[in-house]
Amino acid sequence: MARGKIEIKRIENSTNRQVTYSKRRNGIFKKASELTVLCDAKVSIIMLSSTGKLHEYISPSATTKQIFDQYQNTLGVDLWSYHYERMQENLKKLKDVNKNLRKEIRQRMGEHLSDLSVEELRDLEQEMESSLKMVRDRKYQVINNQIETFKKKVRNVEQIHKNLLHEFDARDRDQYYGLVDNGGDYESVLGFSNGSSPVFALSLQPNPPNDLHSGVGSDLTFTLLE
Amino acid sequence: MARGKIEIKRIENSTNRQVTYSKRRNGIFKKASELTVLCDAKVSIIMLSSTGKLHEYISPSATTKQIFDQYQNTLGVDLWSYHYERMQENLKKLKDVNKNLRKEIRQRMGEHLSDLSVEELRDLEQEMESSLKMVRDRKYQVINNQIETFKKKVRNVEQIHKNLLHEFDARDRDQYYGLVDNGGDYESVLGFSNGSSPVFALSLQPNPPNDLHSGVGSDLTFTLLE
DNA sequence: AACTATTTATAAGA
DNA sequence: TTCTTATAAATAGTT
Repeated sequence: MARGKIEIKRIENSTNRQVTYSKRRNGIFKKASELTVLCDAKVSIIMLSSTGKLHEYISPSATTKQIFDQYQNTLGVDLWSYHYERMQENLKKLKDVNKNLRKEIRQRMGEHLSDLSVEELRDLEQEMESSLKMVRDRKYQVINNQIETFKKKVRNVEQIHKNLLHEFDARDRDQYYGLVDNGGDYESVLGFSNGSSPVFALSLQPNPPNDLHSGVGSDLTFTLLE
Repeated sequence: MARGKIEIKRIENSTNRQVTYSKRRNGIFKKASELTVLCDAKVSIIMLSSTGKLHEYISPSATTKQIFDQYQNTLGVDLWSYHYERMQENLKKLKDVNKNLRKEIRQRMGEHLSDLSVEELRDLEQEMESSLKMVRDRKYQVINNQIETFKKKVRNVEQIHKNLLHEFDARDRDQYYGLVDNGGDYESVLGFSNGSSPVFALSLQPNPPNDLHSGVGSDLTFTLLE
């Protein structure tokens, strides 16, 4: 192109080849950037020199991945997208499942009922009634468990109290007859040696104004004050 | 470059832009092919025009995939791993959401209640009661709509029947007085010319053994036999 | 798509 | 590598 025409064939002189590669590479990249601006195009150029070096040009408005995705789509070739598509399918399925689950929940919350037939509504109603019964039964079961636990505690406390009274009686008798005096360390007898007596109070009552639920049957809530 | 210098900025005239794109694309591809030969290099060029068309140059000694593998190896990037990881995260999140949705549904179906406290059970019970009420209300609404529709149909049939009887009476009188005889084509009078008379039967009854729901209130199901 | 006046790229040399 | 410069090649505007 200058100072003499050259034949387009491999440059045997390695240095010359290198120099020409470098110059022409820059020329091509410049042309590519001009094309990008002038024609609003997107260009990706990757060059591997004979010495194995890699040089790249990419239009500022694009990414190499973007151009390669486009390349694959357009040519219908598939170099990487096997996993990608599998995952996309998976994602879609999960989204569908998700959507259906949400729909079911909404219907069980009394929303989005407009596209259900009478039969479907009746089935849903029956379903929900029996489910509600299970929830209610479970609630009572838990409550009963708690009551049983508290009853045991109460019995235990009563027993301790009884033992205490009994012990006091015995001491009174002992004092009366002047037989024993261990220094008045009464508490040590039953292990209340920390100086404090435990107080238990069990309050059984329907819990009032914050219990707003529209329950049909009876509904008691038990609170333990300890 | 010829017949006047141009500024390197987007060519606004669409036709000119297309022409320039085409010319310069060829120029770049030619340069690339010369570089390939002269310098024993490998070049991959992908161009996307502003109209979305794709053009490619690839050195004869190489394949696009080969150059792209080399590209990824050399730069140590995996153009797909980023998206891959993003999708994997997305997938995981969706799975979690689905799991929670399923759990909620199961609880609303009366299952997996064992890790709920009394308070949570009571809230769930109240929730389900009000939802159940909504479902039931909706059912009655749909039923009432159907009843209204059927009532209209019945009224319509009754009217048609009345008209028919009236017409028969009139004919009887006419025949009795020997005034009219159109060949006995009675049906044509009211448009039942296909030879069959429609039969409507409205059966109103609680629908029995398959209605297993434990409903508290009354529950009627209406069936139209048509 | 072809032409051509000019601009741009670049081969060879420094 | 970079600069220089004579010359080849590319191309903008036109037909």
